[in-house]
Amino acid sequence: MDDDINSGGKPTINDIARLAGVSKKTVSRVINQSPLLNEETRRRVGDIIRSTGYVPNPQARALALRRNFLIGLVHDNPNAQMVLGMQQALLSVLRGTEYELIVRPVDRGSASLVADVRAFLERQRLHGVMLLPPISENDGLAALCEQLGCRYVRMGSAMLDTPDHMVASNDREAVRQAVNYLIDLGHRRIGLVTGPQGFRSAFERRSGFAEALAAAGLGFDPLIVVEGTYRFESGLAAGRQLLSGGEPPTAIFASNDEMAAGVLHAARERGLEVPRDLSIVGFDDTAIAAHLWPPLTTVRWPIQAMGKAAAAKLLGGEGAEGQPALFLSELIVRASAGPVRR
Amino acid sequence: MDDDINSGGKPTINDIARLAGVSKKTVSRVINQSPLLNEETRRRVGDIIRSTGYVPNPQARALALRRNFLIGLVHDNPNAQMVLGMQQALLSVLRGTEYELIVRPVDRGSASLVADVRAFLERQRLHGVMLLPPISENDGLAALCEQLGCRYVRMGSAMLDTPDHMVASNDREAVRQAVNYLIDLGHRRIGLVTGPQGFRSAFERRSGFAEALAAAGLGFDPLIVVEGTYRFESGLAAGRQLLSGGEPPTAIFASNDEMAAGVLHAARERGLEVPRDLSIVGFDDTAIAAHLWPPLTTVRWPIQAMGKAAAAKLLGGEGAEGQPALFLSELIVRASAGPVRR
DNA sequence: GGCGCTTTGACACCGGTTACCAAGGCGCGA
DNA sequence: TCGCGCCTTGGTAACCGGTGTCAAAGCGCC
Repeated sequence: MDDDINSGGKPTINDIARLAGVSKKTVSRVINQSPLLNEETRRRVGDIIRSTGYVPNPQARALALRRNFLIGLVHDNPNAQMVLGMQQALLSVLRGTEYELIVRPVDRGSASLVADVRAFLERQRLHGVMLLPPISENDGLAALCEQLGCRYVRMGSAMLDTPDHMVASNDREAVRQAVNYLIDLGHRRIGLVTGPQGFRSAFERRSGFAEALAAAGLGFDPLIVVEGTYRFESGLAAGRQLLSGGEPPTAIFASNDEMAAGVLHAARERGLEVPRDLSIVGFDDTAIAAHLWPPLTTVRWPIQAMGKAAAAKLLGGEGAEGQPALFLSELIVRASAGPVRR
Repeated sequence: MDDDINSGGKPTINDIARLAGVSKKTVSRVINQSPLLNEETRRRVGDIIRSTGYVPNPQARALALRRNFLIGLVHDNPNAQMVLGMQQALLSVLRGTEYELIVRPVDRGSASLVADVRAFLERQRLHGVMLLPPISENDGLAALCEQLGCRYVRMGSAMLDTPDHMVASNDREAVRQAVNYLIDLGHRRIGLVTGPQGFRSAFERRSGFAEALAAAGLGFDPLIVVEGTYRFESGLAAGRQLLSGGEPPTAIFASNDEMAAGVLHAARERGLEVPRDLSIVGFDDTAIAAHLWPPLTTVRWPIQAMGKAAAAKLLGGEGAEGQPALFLSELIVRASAGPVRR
């Protein structure tokens, strides 16, 4: 009974050491694949580990190593698809490593946002943390991570930080391409539904829009620019407003798909057929884009690739350096935009 | 220099004890609000804790207590909305407690599914774990949790376990109501797009469908039942098949919204107007439901309430007993179903 | 016999916890 | 007023399950 594993609980390193007749340090060496170890000993202890189903306690390990193996994901979920996509990309890299993912939603509007995140980071002493937009645009949070000595990567729609702390899509360029596509289809009067002020992505997308118009020699008519909230209802309202004016646009670019869906509803309310009477382009390529009627022409940004790059940066080690920081998005042409009606 | 906190790292319980001139045990008592402690001492040590920003190390705590404060969420994401909804509900309960959430996606198809989950549970020694459908239907996983002494709650669409291990929606009853709604609108020939075989939810929803027809004295015509995969494309294919037959249905119930969106596309391809020529009802009330045209009549199940109940069961303690296990869903009437055309 | 290399173990430590014990203040009876 | 036991309060030591440091044992080789 003395050379059996302790009753009840899982076996510990001490149990293995006792069973193998070696010191716990030797068992530790086997677990960590230390090179300075006799092959015969390694095999013998390894067999016992396997036969007992021994698994090292990560808490004890973290304590002794004075570091842990937790990666945090801090977000204020404005877009479920994006959050889950990032989560999956992160986990696809973490899988096979000893790291685990801890998820932490926060409230962007809360006055205690920074304090909340600080409490979380201090408690958990994370190895690294991924910040999702829009809170990733908060420089205070980045400074906090820096101060606490916690690795971090900010996801965003423009480079707001150094390449080792940032993974960004080039929204401005992507919108330029999308708007150029509309211009090539013959549209000259293009409406814009922006995202809410204060969101960097909204700013970038608006800038790309304006730049594309300017490059084509078209004016930027503030009468056909409406600010939305990134939600469906605001897209619906914006669509109604844009289409009810005296000289309605022949095409509308909405800064995300949800608002584009709202614009589509507004068009239908007025009996317009899309894309015959009105072209619509969205942004994000969320699940709804392909399922709308007509399927929405939109911009897809490479969530998976960006998430994986961010994970590599967070884990550090080899390969972190080579990870790109800026990613290009892709125009997904479906059926919601067509040639301007003459 | 000796009575300052140790250089560099965070202060530990030893630093606090030294600064306060008490033993670490006393500091521990302050942290854990032990009653046998002088008020004056408590205040003095408390002040020092606050001024240094000391935060106990959860790893060390977990080690000493021989338990930890991690709740796992194991899923094979078939529905981003549901996963994120559950995640949020869980976290809303965990917030304010000392528990953290660890997320673990797995591959339902993998032959090593049970072994993967076992490795995860053994490594992390979770306090409890939430299993999301469809893997929650796997009895092997539940047995595994039981064996490993890990609390667990299975989410699902029917009671598959005892009430303390199960939080379920009553899909069968919900579908009965949805189909009764169509029958009340005058529909007599109703098509069904089921979920894939092997999913309990697909079985429950199909059963509810059949029961509603039977209760109304209507026959169950296998010719207008098509099996889908819960994906958009399968709904599209099913819609095409159902609508191309000799005697097409006047209404179609799709077992989830994504497939309902596919059916809607199929109807449009054939030039049918919804709901004038065809009524469609979905299930889940995901984000797309309200954004489709016409907005989709569907069934909403109480994700938030279910997630919170599950969290309470996982945490145990007071209140866990009183948590309900079976939840009723709600028919959300929008515009995709209407009276049968005469 | 001395040297260096390989292999292993003893021991302290990470930052908390519990079990157990000791010191001091107090009431109370002698 | 002293001695006693009790209660309150706080300290000491051991432990949780791993890790690093350093020294020692065993061995071949010059």
